[in-house]
Parts: sequence; C-alpha cells; structure tokens
Amino acid sequence: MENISRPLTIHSWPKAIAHVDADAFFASCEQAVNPELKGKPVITGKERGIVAAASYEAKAKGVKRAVNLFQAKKVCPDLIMLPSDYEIYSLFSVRMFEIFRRFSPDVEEYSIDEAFIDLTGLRRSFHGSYRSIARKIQTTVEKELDITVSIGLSVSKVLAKIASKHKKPKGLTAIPGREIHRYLADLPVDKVWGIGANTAAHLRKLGQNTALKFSRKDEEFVKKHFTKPHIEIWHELNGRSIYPVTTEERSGYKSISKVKTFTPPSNDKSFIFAQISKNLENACIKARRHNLAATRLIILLRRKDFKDTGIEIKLTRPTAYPAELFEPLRKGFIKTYNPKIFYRSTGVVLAGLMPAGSIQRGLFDDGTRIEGMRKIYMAVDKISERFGKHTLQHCSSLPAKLQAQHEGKRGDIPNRKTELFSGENKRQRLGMPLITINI
DNA sequence: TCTGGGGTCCTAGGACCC
DNA sequence: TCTGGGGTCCTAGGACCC
Repeated sequence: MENISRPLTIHSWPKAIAHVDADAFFASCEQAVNPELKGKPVITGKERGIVAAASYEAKAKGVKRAVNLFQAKKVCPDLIMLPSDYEIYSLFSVRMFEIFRRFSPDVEEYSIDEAFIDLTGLRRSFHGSYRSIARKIQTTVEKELDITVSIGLSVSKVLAKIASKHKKPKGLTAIPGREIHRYLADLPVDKVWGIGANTAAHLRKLGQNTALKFSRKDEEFVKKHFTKPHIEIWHELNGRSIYPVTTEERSGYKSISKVKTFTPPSNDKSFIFAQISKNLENACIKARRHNLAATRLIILLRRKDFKDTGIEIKLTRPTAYPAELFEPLRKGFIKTYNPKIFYRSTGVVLAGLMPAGSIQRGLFDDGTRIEGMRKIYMAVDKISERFGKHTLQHCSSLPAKLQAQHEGKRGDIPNRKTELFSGENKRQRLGMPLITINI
C-alpha cells in the first residue's frame, strides 16, 4: 500500500552533522567535581537502588547499567556508590551546550548528555576540516569541564550516532559518504538508532541482520515491509539526511509520570492503592513545580509478568492537585485492579499538560473550593521545599510511606545527613548557592 | 539483558460528520 | 431505510529512546 504521509525532505547537499555523547556522563561529573574519585570505580543511582551510570573504571570491572547495587558490589567490592545529583549534572550539561554553541548555532540538545551539532558550511570560518572542528570541540569540553566526550561525524543524524558509538571514550569517528558501508557491514540492526528489539526481529526474519544489508535493500522492499519511522532510518543509513538538527528548545513537558516497583510483587489492594497514590502525589508535585496542570490521568499497573495494564481518564478540569485526582484515581484503579493478579509496580501519568495559569474556570466549578485548594497546596509545596519531600502527605499514601521507612531502617534508604553534606561540598565547589535546611 | 525510571512519537481503528 | 465516499478527531497501544 502507498504510504501517503508527509513527503520526505531529502537534502541534496551533503550535511556535516556531529553527534556528541558525553562519556559516562553522571559518573564523570561526579569525578570532575570531586577529584578524589578520579581513577576509581564510581556509580550513580544509589537512591534508586540500581546503577544509573558507571565510570569507565567501574565498567572495566564488570559493572553494568541498570543492575542492582547488590550485584554491582559483588563484581566490584570497592565500588563507590553515589546518589544522583541532577542539579550538578544539569549544570555541566548547560555549560557543555554553551561550548557547542560557540562552534555552531545549530545545536540540538537531544538529552542531558548528548547533542547534535550541524557543522555544515563551517569549514571556512574555522580554517579546517570538519574533523578538526570536532576535535576542537572535544578538547574545549575537556579543558573547561574536565569531562570527556565522544564525537561522531557524518552526513546524517543516524550515521553520526553510529559514528559516536564507534569508539568510546574520547573517540572521534568520521563516516564520510564513501565509507558508510565499512561501518554498517558488521553492525547488527538493533544497534541502529531507532531500531529496537521488535523491528530487529522483524528485520532478521526478512533476512536483514546487519545495517548494511538493510540499507542495501531497494525502496520498494522497504516501503512494503515498513512504515514511516523505519523508511526514514533507511534513507539516513544511505546517507540521505532526513532528520533536521532542531535548535528550538523543547517546550516543557508533554507528560509527567511516576512509577515505582515494589518487591516482592503484591496483590494486596490497599497496599497497591497506597503505592499508586504516592505516585500521584509525586507526579503532582512535579507538575506544580513546573506550573502545569493535567487534563488526562493515566493509571498503570505492571503485572508480575511485566505486562502493563492501565486506564486513561479524562479529567473534568485541568489540575495538579491530588485532592481532585484521588476520586478518578480510585475509580480507575478499581476498574483495572484484579485481586487474582500480582503486581510488581504501579505508575501514574499526568498527560495533556497545560500551563496552570491559563486554566479557564468552568461554569459549574466551585470557585471558593478551588481557591482554597490552591492555597493549601501552595503551603504544602512550601513546607516540602523547606523540610523535605513528603513532610506532609495524604493519608491514602501512608501505608507506602511506612513501608519506605521500614526499608530505611534496614539501610536501603541513603542516610540523609551525609548526602546533604556531600551535596553542600559539591555546590560550594561549583559556586552554587547553599541551601540551608533545618531538620 | 530476566528487566529501574522517565520520556516522545507514530499508527490503526473507531466515532462522528457531511 | 439503506447506500457511497471521504474527512477529522480522538484514543489505545506499540515502539523506541536515554
């Protein structure tokens, strides 16, 4: 069947796109801020109980991403485990992107530690090859931020991504149009950006197990078996740039979600509901912090077998107040929950977000009640800011909190005091304002 | 890969309208 | 009452990413 979505724009002139990927970003930031950690196996993610990022020293000892701390410690007994400090990482991120923009205005902040930079046409102004510009970017970041990055350079974003992964850390790989085949020949399809496990399986069934084989298929074949996303990837693999480097910053969140796994899996109705109300409270706190209100509420229950069940609820009024959301939450929960099934995690998504300021009051809304709620939550947020999250919380979440405290006594929750102190030291070094918290 | 948490985008199909 | 053809909007859910 003919694919009649938007026509593809293929740039006729070869582009020069750099993909910059920071090496073990979170761990590197920690090491840059605290030089004593240099050369040592470090991971972040302690507060989540899993490895979020591992330094190259830790990776060398077999520590992998997303494994739990117990296993990590087992393969690497001298592992230094740190809680994530997103404020610090964001600061590094901002500074890194600032450096990129000295080289080109076309910088796409793809994630906290990755960027695409369109260098097309900049050779003249920098008196050198694209490769030398990339090298300059690399050395500037290392000199100014004391972290290293790997850079891939090619004619499309997908190829630039492949290039940056080719050698790490501190790699610099250029894939010119003529050499594309050399880099795709041994590349399994699922290593290509945008091709996941499902599409990879589909491709393998069609006999296409390497990126090169896939890229060499003709357009008719590709259109017959795939839809837009993968047709675009196919073009990009062939050096035809489809994806533009988009400089415009992301306009806030489209959705905010909070999920949490509990062990062991449970079918206890009130316990599970407590978990999900806590998810809701957390999601609402985040939404209010960003001045957003949700128009849709999605409830998720992940079953023991990792299958997700859920329900989406349209809200009568955009809101980020748990008090207004508990009723829909409860109704949706009852519809979804099955006492015979064991669940391993719960989650909540606040979707259809809109700026909280622009909410129109409905004809039948109780103005006084809403105003009262606004005031209450303003106070709640203020108190939480001063005394820590969940100083105040809703009764329905209480069983979840008690469980967390119980775990804390067993040492699963990091010690608050030491964390604050180390945080303060880092902030001082970075010249960030100190926050005094009285507990 | 026996699997944590937080996001985005795309598509098919149904509802509804002319 | 049944019959076309076609458009738009919405939603569920898949797939993928870091």
